[in-house]
Amino acid sequence: MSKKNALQTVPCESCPLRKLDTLREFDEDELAFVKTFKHGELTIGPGAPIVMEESNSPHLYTVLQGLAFRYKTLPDGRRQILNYAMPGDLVGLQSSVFDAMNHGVEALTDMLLCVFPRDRLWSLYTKRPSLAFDVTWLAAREEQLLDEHLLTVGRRTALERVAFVIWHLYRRGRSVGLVTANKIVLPLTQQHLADTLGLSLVHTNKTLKKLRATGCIAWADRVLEIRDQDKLLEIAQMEDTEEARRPFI
Amino acid sequence: MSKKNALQTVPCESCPLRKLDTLREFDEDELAFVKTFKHGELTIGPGAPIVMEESNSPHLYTVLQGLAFRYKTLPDGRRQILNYAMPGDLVGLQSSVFDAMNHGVEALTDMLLCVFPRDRLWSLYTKRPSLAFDVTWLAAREEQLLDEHLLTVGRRTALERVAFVIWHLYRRGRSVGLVTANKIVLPLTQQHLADTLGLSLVHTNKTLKKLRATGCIAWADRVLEIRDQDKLLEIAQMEDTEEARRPFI
DNA sequence: CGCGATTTTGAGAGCCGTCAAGATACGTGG
DNA sequence: CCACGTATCTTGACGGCTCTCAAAATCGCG
Repeated sequence: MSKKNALQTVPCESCPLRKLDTLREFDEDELAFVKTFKHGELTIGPGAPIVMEESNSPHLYTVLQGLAFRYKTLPDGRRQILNYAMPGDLVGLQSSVFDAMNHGVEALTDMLLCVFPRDRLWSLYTKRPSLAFDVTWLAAREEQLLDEHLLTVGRRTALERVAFVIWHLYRRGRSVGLVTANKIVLPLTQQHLADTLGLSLVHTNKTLKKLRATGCIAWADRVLEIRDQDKLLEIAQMEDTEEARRPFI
Repeated sequence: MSKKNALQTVPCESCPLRKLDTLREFDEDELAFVKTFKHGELTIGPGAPIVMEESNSPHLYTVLQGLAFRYKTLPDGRRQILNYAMPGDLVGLQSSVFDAMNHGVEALTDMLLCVFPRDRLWSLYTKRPSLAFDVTWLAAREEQLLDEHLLTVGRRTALERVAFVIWHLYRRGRSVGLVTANKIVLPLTQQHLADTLGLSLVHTNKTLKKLRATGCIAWADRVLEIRDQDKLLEIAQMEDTEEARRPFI
């Protein structure tokens, strides 16, 4: 344990997340506690599993850098992507609260994760109720994102779905500083999009083409550009809502 | 407040939920706290809204009796049912953690709800960390259910979906004592099923007919009977997992 | 340059949605 | 007790959105 601490490259005081003004500040006590809570760091590359379906991870993570996705699969291999994890997001809470994961998480880019031991989550509840509340906040927000995603997959048309997921990723990326000049680097495959939206790869490709033809987006070489935000939102049947300031651990 | 307390018909000591052996016990301190946390009761009938989309409820509820559903709608009226609330489930956590709801909840039967004031949730975190942990547990479980639901709507076929939702409701009902002789009263309309599964009403009806034809279920007069559990599970592409013991507030 | 991964395009089938109408059930008022 | 209206369920016809199959084009990389 202490060895791992010695390997930490990013002390909590200079955690890159603290620079994001969408994330709330810690007070001194909270910062001190988080430092003792932090157990190490994990660096992994694209395609690497962070947690596996059906396995039982002893860790809880906060994303410091990079992008990952959460997914479930059926016995015959059909895959559904549930959500994406971006900087500031908590990964693996389910395994800390239950005993198993029931979903997998896989990295899309090089990632830097902050590692917490799950068996000390309880001490966070007894010693730092404000942070415990933040954990609940994060869980409730994940639930909210899933609600919206379920509405999309269940009730939106293919074109609306593609527009939705693009806007969703853009908006979340924007809130953590990943957007410059209406552009964001999205290392997603069309297969990922398809698995996110409950569509086939072929149909996703054709629908994406149609969306490009409207001129409201451009997407090539892993770079997504939003050219007409209002039109995109109209197609997706949604409204632009600025993200509230949010906590992180 | 004190007036409302006078109207309480069910003191916490004899809360009907405590009889369910799938729910965990309170210790004395927890019980004492919950008694002060409880603010009153709410009785409503079928079709009544418990919380409205886009509104901001000052309350948090625990279902004591009855069945409700959580949903979201698009501007043009398309509706997606997100989940069902059964005895022991917490309703309205999102509005306690954020400021708005973003989803509606509507009763399907006569319901009895235990009412908590949302502005006292914080005191639960500072005074009773074990209960705070339980709230997180419940939020994480809701997330788990949404994960499974999203996989279903995104990647299962119509027949698999119908089998899934039937099994899902049966299994959850079973864990709270609603099942007798493989039968459960389900006051759902086929429109509810359709909105749960992301299917049209007509196609849901035809798929349900096909499922009935396999002989593994019977459903008439709001009573669902499971006649061949193994076959149903096979059709739904899932496994029977017993629910773990769970907390409630 | 060659190979695997990804993207694109076309063709045809089929699952599922929409439209429409009839049947059944249920509650209400006469 | 019957008439009637509303909600729900059922069924058929038809269209189209989306899937699968298949192959070509493009890209990334050693």
